[in-house]
Amino acid sequence: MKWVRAPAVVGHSGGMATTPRPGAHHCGIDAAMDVIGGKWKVLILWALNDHPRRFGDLRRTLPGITEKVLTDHLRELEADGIVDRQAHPVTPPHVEYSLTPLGRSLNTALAPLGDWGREHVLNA
Amino acid sequence: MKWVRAPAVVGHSGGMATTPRPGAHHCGIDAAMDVIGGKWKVLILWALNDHPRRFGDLRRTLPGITEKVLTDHLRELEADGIVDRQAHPVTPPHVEYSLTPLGRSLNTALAPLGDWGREHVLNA
DNA sequence: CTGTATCCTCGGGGATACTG
DNA sequence: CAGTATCCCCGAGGATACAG
Repeated sequence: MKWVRAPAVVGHSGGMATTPRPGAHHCGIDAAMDVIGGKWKVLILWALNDHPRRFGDLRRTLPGITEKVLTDHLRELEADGIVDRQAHPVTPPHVEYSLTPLGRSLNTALAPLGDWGREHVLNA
Repeated sequence: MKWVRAPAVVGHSGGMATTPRPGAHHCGIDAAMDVIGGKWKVLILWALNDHPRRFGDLRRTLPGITEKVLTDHLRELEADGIVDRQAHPVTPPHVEYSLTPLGRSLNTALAPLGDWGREHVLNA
């Protein structure tokens, strides 16, 4: 989500000697939030959980998302090492997106949150 | 974060008979994301995890946040049943914010995500 | 089919000043 | 101390058209 955080120090503790990079994080959760903070990120993660999907497949799975936004989010997730992009140079183009091991571990870490939402927010 | 989602149906499954409310969610994760989607929400949750805090205390704990934004987020978290606001009618005013049981359960569900972020994003 | 290229909207968030 | 009240910016996200 490209939030550039102010020098928030919640968990305080020892200071990070050398600030990792501009827009540094300060605790695990907001670091993770930066990765999954896009409007459709978690939905993409979820959609990719069971098996790889092609671009058009994803678009159809996420009604309402535009090509531009889907591309943007996929590129960011790819840059973060969450999803893997496999392009087969044929005509018509054939591209498959899948979760990397890191992406799978993220999805696992997301599960409790999903359970929480299902139990406490949904089924009102 | 007040995103009004399009009719996304990732987890498919049976359809929600009666749509819960405008801006409905469709799986636990994005339902949860709606609750913690503010820029400072998870930081507030984190700050409140160990013990209640007063308004000014929170503001000092979250360097960079403004009164307006802190108030907005606290009001939203309160509306979502995540934080509890206890005002003591004295002068000067004394107000304490704390996590509700629901808030504590949310924080627990957030923990794995925090671990993930700490392990895979931080300490680059 | 899988994307680019443009342009634009909109509201979350920030800055600042003020009040009970 | 604990907030309101205003005004405003900016960029993520959307709409649309086009391309290899």
